[in-house]
Amino acid sequence: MPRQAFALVDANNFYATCEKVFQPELATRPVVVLSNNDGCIVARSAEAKALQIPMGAPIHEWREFCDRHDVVIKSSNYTLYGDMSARMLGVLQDMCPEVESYSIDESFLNLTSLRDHTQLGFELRRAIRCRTHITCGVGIGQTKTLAKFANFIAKKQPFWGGVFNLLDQPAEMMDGLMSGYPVDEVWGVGRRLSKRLNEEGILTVLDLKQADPDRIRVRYGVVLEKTVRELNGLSCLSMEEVGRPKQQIMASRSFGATLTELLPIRSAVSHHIARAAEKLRQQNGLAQHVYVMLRTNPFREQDLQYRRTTLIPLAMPTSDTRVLMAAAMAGLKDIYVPGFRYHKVGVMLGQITDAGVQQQDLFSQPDDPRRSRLMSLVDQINQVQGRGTLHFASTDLDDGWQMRTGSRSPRYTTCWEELPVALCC
DNA sequence: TCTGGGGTCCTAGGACCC
DNA sequence: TCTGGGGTCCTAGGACCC
Repeated sequence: MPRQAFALVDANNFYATCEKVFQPELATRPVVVLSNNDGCIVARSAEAKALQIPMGAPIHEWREFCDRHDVVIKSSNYTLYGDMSARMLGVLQDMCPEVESYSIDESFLNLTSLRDHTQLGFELRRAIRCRTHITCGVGIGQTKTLAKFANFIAKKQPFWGGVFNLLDQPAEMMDGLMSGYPVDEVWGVGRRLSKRLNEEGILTVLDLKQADPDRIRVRYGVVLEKTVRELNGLSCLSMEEVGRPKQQIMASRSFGATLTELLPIRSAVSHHIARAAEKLRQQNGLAQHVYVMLRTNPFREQDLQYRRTTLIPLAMPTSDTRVLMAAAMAGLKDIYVPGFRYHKVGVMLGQITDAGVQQQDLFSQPDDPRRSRLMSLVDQINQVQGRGTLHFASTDLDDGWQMRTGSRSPRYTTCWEELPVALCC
């Protein structure tokens, strides 16, 4: 049996690069991209990283710095990034039989059945660069966790030309590399875990690799045990099938400004439910639970804090926006208390089942087929005419909740009115 | 003034059953 | 009169990821 081989392909500075692809005048300038609602910095171009602007920093603490250093600040444009991501995935799928899209800018590949992995890595990198103008790093290893670590090395050490294959390296070299980086660089080791690990002397990636997996299981659980085994070349994490239906679907947003009244919050919930229900129907699912979450701003310590979640079970699983909406509104009514300065509301659909294998309740009527026809009509119209063309009136009640997107770039690749224009002289 | 959103998996603990 | 213990299901919460 051939040795297993996985690759992780990861776009460099993905959001910032997407912005640069369509605005060549930004090519050499530092660019940062903000989270929804223009809150934090979630992506930085290489130039912005060189200025030591940290990931996740609130922009209001850095705006003056950015102005001083002529940093371009962009609101996030997920329509553009999503489309660029799909193009990258297309290139990978053309060249590899087994691809798992892990996040908007990363994919795992199973290379076990292929040869010349390092060369393939360079070819993938060239093809993506050529077809999307996005530069990727490629890491290759015997397990997903090792591929992830190899990808990290590919980015940290430019010497390798963007492709690093751990399978080519002798064991001593691998251990040498691992002893040079802190344990929190391992995929699956976050802030809390690394603090605990550090306290018992596990400081580097190598320390974790050499830890006793049984002991790790007892102290930290089965997830970290798998990580230790993966670092030692035993594959415990398989490729996930692409397009697996979600088990829960969320839609939530912070408000553009603090809200105290119920009406605009109802509007936001209405908007979120419509979006979540559309996603639910896209995966041909039915939900039986609706959660509503409402909270104040935890960063405003001077404000009285409040956060509550409520679960509304439905008698029958459904994907009908109107049923889900009624449940969510009832939930919101339960948890809304006047007198707080609210910051965010969200909904989540849970207990999701496949509409194709729905079980009928002995005492209730089957779902009216006219309902689902109406919903799919709404979805079709919105798909062709643009999101939100046909929507529920309750969404319009009060738009005081809408988020800020002060400096979003055009949706160059998905919206006719916003196509880039080429000027010929 | 201004601090994201959307997901997964695991575990602990309570309820319930036999 | 004696009042156990193991299995399963569910939920909330915590950790992680990007």
